[in-house]
Amino acid sequence: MKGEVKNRRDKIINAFKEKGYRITSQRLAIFDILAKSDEHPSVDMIYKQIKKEFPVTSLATVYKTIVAVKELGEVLELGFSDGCNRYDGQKPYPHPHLICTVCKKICDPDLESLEHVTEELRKESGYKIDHHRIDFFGVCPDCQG
Amino acid sequence: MKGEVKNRRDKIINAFKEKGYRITSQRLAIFDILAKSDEHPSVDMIYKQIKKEFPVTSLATVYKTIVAVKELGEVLELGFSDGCNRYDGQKPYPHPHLICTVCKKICDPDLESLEHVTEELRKESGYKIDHHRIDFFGVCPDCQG
DNA sequence: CTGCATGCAAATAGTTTGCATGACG
DNA sequence: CGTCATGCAAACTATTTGCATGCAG
Repeated sequence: MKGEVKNRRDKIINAFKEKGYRITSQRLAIFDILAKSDEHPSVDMIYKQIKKEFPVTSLATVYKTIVAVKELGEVLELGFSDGCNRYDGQKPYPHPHLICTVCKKICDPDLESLEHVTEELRKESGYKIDHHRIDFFGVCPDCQG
Repeated sequence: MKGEVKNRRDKIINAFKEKGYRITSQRLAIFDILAKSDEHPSVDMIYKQIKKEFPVTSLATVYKTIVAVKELGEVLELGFSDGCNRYDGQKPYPHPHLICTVCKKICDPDLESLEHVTEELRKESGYKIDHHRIDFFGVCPDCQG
């Protein structure tokens, strides 16, 4: 098991250690939430959740920690211009999202046909495509009717 | 020619008139830029451009006007979390964009295969898909090498 | 021990808003 | 001429930053 990564949480911890970044209880709490939650939490959601079990944490620390996790490529930031960025610590690489415009739930659809789109674009544009951001907005089954 | 819409500018003007919104010289200047520019300008770019020929215009008016044009569905807002939203007055409906990460140029690629993706998603997710936001990031030919 | 991480508060930046004045229709 | 649009400045909000203190390594 030596050096083996069991889960996303450990992956993030290792990335921090390799960089010589310190492991603090605040950071661990943030890693936990990023690694475990599949709801694509916002900074505020993370902050509120941490406050419950660990009341002595500041918003600034949450922000600073997320910046570091981002730098290490261990979280995907879904920036929204209305000031409610969301974070995906489970799949830190670009992938499409499906967003309910009513309950704001965000989930990860499987979209095999997406490969073709990227390929088509690469061929025809002459761009060196690096990453993408693909969001579909609609009303989820729970919020319909 | 009566009532006929010659171009995007007139389309926007008509939309304003139908709503009983007034046509001012500031608004006309903003419509012009939205309708003519294919560079997906930011509010600031619009503001600076207007200032040249029409020095007595305020940023607030640009913002307020764009809000109105958005409400009428005559401009597409490309919101970015880093606070540099861009606007597309030529094609006010959702469509994919190709963004150069070096020079920040934004262009509209043709992507026929995108239809399949939306269809696949509609079928498999159960969501009522309303709109989407699709950005590809990379380095354009001009900025390569 | 040494320096990086924390918490607090102040600073930042894009956008929005309130209000008095001005001009469209 | 009444009402809505404008310009200014202040308010807002998510995020960032500076600095003194605290704790990881």
